[in-house]
Amino acid sequence: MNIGQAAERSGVSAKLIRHYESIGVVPKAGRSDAGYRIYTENDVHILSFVRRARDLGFSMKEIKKLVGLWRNKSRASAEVKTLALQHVKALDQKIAQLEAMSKSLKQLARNCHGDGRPECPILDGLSE
Amino acid sequence: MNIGQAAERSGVSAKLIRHYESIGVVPKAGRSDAGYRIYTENDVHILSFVRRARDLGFSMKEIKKLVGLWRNKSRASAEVKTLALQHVKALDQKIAQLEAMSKSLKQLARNCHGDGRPECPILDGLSE
DNA sequence: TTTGACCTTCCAACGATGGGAAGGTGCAGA
DNA sequence: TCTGCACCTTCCCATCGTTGGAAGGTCAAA
Repeated sequence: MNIGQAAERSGVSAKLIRHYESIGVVPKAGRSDAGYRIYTENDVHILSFVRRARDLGFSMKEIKKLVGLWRNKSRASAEVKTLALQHVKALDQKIAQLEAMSKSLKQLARNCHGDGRPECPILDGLSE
Repeated sequence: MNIGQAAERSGVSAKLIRHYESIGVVPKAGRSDAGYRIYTENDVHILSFVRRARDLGFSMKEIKKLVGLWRNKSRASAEVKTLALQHVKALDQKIAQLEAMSKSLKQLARNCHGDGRPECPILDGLSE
């Protein structure tokens, strides 16, 4: 299987597959005589795994660890769980940050007429 | 006032002040004979405005617009409000995304023993 | 043989920020 | 006056994840 098909099947673009290989997130693919990368079902499986981890917001560094744990049949699930819960914590912190921003901004916008006049509590709020 | 003092007073690092100037987010500062940037109270005010907008998660592109509107005494508040509400929408979308991630991951983690054994529903979930 | 779709590597960009090098300036103390 | 230190200047590089393009090689069908 060429990289294009692997990309289609895994949902990871060919561009990104090469990138992931270069930073060691996925193992180096085999090569044809002409130098084309060759992918197996298992390779596609790894790529799909990476895509799902990415969809859950893990960083590439974390994904690299997760792939390592996934491929290591004798890992301790505690290690995976720790990684996952750390990420949950980071997500929840980010959510709280964004919620605070959204809330403040909604508050400012609520008081703004939003018409042709120049008076604007939003700008006043930013100006303090 | 030198850039260091302006940085301290506005809460924007000297490094960033120069950067903001270079991309046109804040007006070019005056210069001393020796080439040092000179800041007035008003300049510090603009920088503080930028910092607060940044704290609310606005992009530099949006902040550039906001600074323009702020400095334009004849703006229509509708324009500011539109910008603000677009940003609120973007924030809320991002929040929803992160919440979905957090929720999925918590669900997976709940079923994981997190002990010395290798069985791990988190990895299984990512492996699907 | 030509054409078009694929593949290769390498280099650059985004956005916001930080780090550091190499060199000039300003001011206080000896 | 000299010295030292804290500050300033510009310039380039790094981060993170991803995308884009250029220049060139390969493959298969018409």
